[in-house]
Amino acid sequence: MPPPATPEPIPSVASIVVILAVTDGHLQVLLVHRTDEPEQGKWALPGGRWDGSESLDAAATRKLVEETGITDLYLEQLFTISGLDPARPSVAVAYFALVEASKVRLREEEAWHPGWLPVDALPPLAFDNNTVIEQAAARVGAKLDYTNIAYGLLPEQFTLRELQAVYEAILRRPLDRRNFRKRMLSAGIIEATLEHRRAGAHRPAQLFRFVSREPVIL
Amino acid sequence: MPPPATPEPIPSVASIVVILAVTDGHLQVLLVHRTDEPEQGKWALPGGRWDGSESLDAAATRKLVEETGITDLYLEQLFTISGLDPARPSVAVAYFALVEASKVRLREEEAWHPGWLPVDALPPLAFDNNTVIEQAAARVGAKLDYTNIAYGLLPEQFTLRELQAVYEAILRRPLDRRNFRKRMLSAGIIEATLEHRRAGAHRPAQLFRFVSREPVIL
DNA sequence: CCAAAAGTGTTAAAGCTACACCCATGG
DNA sequence: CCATGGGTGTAGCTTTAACACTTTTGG
Repeated sequence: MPPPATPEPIPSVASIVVILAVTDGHLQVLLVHRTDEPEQGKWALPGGRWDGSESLDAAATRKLVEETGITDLYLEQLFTISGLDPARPSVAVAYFALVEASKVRLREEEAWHPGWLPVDALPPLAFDNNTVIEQAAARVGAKLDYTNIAYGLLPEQFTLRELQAVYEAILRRPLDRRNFRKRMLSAGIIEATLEHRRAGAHRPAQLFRFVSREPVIL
Repeated sequence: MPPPATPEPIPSVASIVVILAVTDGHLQVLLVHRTDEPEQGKWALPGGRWDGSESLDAAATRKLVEETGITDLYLEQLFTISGLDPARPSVAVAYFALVEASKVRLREEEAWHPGWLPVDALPPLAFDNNTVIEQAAARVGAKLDYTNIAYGLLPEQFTLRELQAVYEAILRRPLDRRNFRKRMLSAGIIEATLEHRRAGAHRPAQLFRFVSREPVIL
């Protein structure tokens, strides 16, 4: 029996990842150039077709490792949108990830030429990727308060000043050093190490670590 | 040319809806009996295959109207999961909705015999629907504090006691009447009407309404 | 006049915000 | 000794939690 003349449209499922990091005081997002139509050549979020051979979460994790080489990461599902591709039924499952910028090795040799762009000064992106990124940034800001997700953005050990810089980059407002220290310590998400970092003509800064580097809600 | 022997697996996209209401002091969820394999005959969340002819949000809204007859509702996307159906690649986009129990007209004549079941005493459901419902209930509880989503659960006018009963059902703990009244009024999400409701041998209760019945984050 | 639910105000504790001075180091 | 950033405490304010008596009505 031949297939019907107009087969039921096959929905396409894609996963896309908003990869965020903080460098030089600004929240940055990893974007790539689209190599295919539609919107060829524009900046877009990395992602790809889902083939069902792994879970959606696994697909997003794999995408992230491919783009950045990073394995110690925070990854969370954002939402799912339909209709990105006007040509056919499609859904895209969006994730966001927080990574430590210094650990990332971008794959420059690839055709899509990845790059970091500051979240608060993005050019128009392919599809509605701008709003996806905005929502990811908003979610990160909201969770910063009552979770330890910042661990994804920082190395094993860090100074309080570095931690504060990350918070300020995401929240986009300055914080009081003394109150910040008190809140972080009393919340119990970080703890002091015995080490200090000497850096310039001033008192050395104590190094801290996250009590847990697993996702935790306080 | 014949189709290839093993065609690329076609992912199936479904939307499912966690429909919540409060009756007699308990949070209840609308469930239906599955009419098909797998898991035939078990209680499950209402939902269905997405054919791409409308947006995912529209599909969820339509499902909800079909099940309950309700149009004034609060609907929000929860998350997307893959692998519910072990037989083939599948994703399910889960939504949750808050409805006013008294307005719902269940479609008893349907084969799947819908019914309300209390969220805190559910039997094992098809697939992992139990955890989906738990997450929906947790999300509602978290948003209750800083949004007006409770409007979906109550009629146009209501007494403070009725509002408090809804909060207590969702939060699963008793609240202080005086503090509750103060918080609700000072948060500005409800306002007094000029009407009162006489109900029994006691002082009549003032009726209130939500300042806005659109979803609002405070 | 009695029972039943509605309405109301105060006080103590905790948490948050704002703010200024001393400390350790390198040059 | 000086410039630089690191480290610390307190006072006022706001927010939250606990708590008991009076009011209005129907029977």
